Amino acid sequence: MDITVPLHKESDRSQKEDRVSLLKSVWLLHDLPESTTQHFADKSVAKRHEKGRLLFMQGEEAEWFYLIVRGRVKLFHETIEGTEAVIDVRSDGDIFGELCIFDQQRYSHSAEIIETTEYLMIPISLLQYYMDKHKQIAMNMLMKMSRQQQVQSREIEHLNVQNAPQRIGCFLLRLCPDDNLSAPVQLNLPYDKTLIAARLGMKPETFSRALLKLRQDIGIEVSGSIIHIPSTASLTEYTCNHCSQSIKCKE
Amino acid sequence: MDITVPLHKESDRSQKEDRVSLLKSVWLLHDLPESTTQHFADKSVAKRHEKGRLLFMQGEEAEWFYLIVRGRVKLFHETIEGTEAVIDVRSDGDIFGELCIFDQQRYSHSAEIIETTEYLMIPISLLQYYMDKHKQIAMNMLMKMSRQQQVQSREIEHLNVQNAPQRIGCFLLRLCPDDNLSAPVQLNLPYDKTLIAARLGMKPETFSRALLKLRQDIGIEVSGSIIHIPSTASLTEYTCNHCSQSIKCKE
DNA sequence: CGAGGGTTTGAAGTGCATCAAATAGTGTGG
DNA sequence: CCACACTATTTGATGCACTTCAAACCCTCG
Repeated sequence: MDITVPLHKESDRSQKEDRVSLLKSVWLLHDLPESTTQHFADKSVAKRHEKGRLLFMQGEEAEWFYLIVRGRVKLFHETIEGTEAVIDVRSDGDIFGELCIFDQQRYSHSAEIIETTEYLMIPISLLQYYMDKHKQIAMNMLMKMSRQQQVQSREIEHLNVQNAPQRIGCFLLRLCPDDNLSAPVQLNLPYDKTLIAARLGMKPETFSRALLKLRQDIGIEVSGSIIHIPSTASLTEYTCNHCSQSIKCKE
Repeated sequence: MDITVPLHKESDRSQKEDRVSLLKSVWLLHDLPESTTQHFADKSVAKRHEKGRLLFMQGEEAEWFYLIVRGRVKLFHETIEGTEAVIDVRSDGDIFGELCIFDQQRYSHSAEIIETTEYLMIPISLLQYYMDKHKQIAMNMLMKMSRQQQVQSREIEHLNVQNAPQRIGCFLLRLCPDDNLSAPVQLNLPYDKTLIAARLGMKPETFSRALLKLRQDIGIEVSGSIIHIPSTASLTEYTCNHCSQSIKCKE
């Protein structure tokens, strides 16, 4: 199943061009010279794998970091007894594994593909090389990490002050498009309910029951992975009132 | 009560020298030229305040960041309804408020003194000026923030997988000196039990009862703020077994 | 069609929060 | 140095939220 995407002669150039433009759009490489992005594209390796593939494990020595072209990857910790804590789920255009450069070149978490995913593997060494060279990379990382820190501290707060239905409500609101605050919204859960539950720090059973409560309390409709929210305003009121992020929990 | 520490002529020079050496020891200014540290010392303002003093509030426009010379400061969010979530408690040698430079120059949390504290106020503008000039500052921040990120994600995990007595146990273990893993340890709680409870995401009552449970289960002894741990090894086993941080939760 | 994973439902238990009240501890002014 | 006021901490009783264990259901896919 290990498919290194083949570069046929005819498509070689265009594929490489795609890769460059994709890399240019990633926050990490924002505002870098064309030649640098080009270099990243040249040294990166494209792959594709199915659900279940483990990309790396916590503690493992790190040689690559990853960019998702299309698909989804779960980042998680696991305890000795097998319970796992889901840190985040990443998707198209996201990178992960890059933080190991600050942690003795070891991954601080594990990463597993949860749906068929095309991705690029990029050498850590290249990142280190250019981090010395262009201050911009360090700046990009700082911006991202400080935002990330806000998000994490919001998550800690939510675990403390919100109950299960509220956490789900907040999760749904973050999936909604920002425009049109009062209109009804129809949306698709991006992945397994079980996984969402884990991501929100609750059991699948609790998730199911909490969703039921949201149906009763504010009239959302659920059919499989499709959710219909009659009024985001009332959901916001239900969910966000106990939260210190006075405005919105949007990232 | 607003005491700007006076610089008498005789002590002026030596106070300023102290300030420079203190600033040099702070992670943010590590490995910077003497002249830069000197500049920070010159532009900073020393103050001292009692418990209860609010240094700044979430959302406020930020002009300074802070270095604690001696004392303790609580960083927290608060919701509309008045409940507060304690993000961290900082003490001697720690800085805080510096992250606002990545957040439109606004503080993302509030800060309140919880015991008489001497501190320096340092202009944000100076930090910005030197951040452009010395890449080292950005690097120092990156190192710190990546470690911080680990700590936060550990906290999220703990809220999910540990119960109250275990969270307290972990907190106590992080207070223990690293050496001499099997010897009994005597230690002092660094601040209010109520505040520790808030920091660990539980109510004071729960904290009290959880401490009682630790007394029964592993024989720690509690007398006021003094804790005696007969065996850190057994506390570690009690506390850390469900946790993914295979080694220790030390920062 | 049957297997297997994801999801829901039910019944029972556990842990923490809440409310209320007692107790210990600390700092104050007399 | 003592009595008072105020805060921190403990204790008890009760309720709710989430988990756990068990079983049914549902859906997809070979």
